[in-house]
Amino acid sequence: MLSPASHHHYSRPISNAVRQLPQPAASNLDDPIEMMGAAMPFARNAEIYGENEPAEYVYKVVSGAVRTHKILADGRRQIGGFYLPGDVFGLESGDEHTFAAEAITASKVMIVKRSTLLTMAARDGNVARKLWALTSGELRRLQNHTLALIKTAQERVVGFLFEMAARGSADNQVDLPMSRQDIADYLGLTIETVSRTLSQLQSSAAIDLPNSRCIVLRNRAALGRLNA
Amino acid sequence: MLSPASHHHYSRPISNAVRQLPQPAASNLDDPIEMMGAAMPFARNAEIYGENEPAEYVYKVVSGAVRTHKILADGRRQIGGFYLPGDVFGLESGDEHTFAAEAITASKVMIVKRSTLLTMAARDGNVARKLWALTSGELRRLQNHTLALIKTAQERVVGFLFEMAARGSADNQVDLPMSRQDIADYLGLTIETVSRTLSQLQSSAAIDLPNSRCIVLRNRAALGRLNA
DNA sequence: CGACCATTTGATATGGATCAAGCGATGTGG
DNA sequence: CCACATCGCTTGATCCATATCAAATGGTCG
Repeated sequence: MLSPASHHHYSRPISNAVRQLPQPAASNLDDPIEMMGAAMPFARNAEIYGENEPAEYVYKVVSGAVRTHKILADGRRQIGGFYLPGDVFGLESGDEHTFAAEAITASKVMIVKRSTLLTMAARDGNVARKLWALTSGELRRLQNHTLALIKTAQERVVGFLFEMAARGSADNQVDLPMSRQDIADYLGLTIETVSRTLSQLQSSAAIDLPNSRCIVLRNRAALGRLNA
Repeated sequence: MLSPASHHHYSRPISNAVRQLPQPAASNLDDPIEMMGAAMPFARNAEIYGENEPAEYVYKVVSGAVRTHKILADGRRQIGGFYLPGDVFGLESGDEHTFAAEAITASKVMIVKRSTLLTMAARDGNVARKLWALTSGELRRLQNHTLALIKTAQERVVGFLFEMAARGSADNQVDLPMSRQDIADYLGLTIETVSRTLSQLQSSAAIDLPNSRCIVLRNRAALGRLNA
């Protein structure tokens, strides 16, 4: 947590996002972002936008998975959130992105100009409300994440599993697009602690680990008891 | 951080907020909350709203100071934020407050019905934008707080001092309305660690502690170096 | 003065970080 | 098709920052 400088280093994103928007695509009319968006593909680990970059666009995951992060001076990385298909990201705040965004796996992302949304919001109260609701949802998610960060390692990991299970399609099977390092940096733990905690949960029969990217919740009651 | 049950307990708030609004007060027309608000006094430690209570109102601090918090099953408390005169709180999200709010000191708070604001927002794009901006600001604050929680104790305390100094009127003097316990629960530390860290900063001449509720920043450069 | 409460300070314990190997998949070139 | 390098993950041994337990100090109010 405080080693001077010798941290694991994060390999630079493969490429900056090319900002030329392909053809607009229309689909779900009640969603301004899908309505106005242009789909764009990103390779694994490609940067979608950088930290402190002007927040010119708003994004919605179509397929794949995205993470946002911030890197501190000494190399520590905090992951702000994981975004799965259907999730909107990049509307954090005013002028600049406080976090950077990268594709975790090869992903398709809808991109809309923020200014377009603002114009639409000015004309249409529903759009304005939708944008506000999305921001509020993000705020609530972050409040829960903040709470998680004061808990024990076990509680954080179990909470993460529940969170992912709730978002996935299968009820008790969690397919993780992200690495252990991503999970660790999201939960404010080390990769070793995450791994150990999962092993421990497995040996106590609470979960099953068919492979490192797949986790089966075997005993939700037992997990719940560890969740505080 | 994980003791079974025997935590310091938080004395119940003195009283639930009486929800009868006194006369409306008008003052700053460009601010819908001040425009429509009704001022209401709260005693020290009085509850302004409870956790999971329907989010019927939005609040703005007129005088005094407010904290929001959530208490986990085992007694651990997380403080979500501190709000000083001029700050708006309680518009976290949709239907319910995720955190509770209490007056830290005797305080006056403007209260506006959320529904009133929503009606105004539907008619006036400026109000809608203002509400969104406030939510965004809160989101950004929370992002920074989340970042703080992965740092060392010293970094958290120094960050807190800078945050409070930036918000106060005096440049290098910080007058704290809140107790050490409040600070500890905000930073995810124990009261002892907060106290020790401050003592340490004092003995290294980075700060001065005329008394426990007042902190003078003596050497911002040195503090900045400890801030990561 | 004396009771009470918040804060500081001291001694010790521990959860998770760090340092250091192992291990199992995946892919590449011979 | 199989050595073998690579990479992500797991497991083990040790260390340290912060929690916990305990006591002393100081400020406030009757």
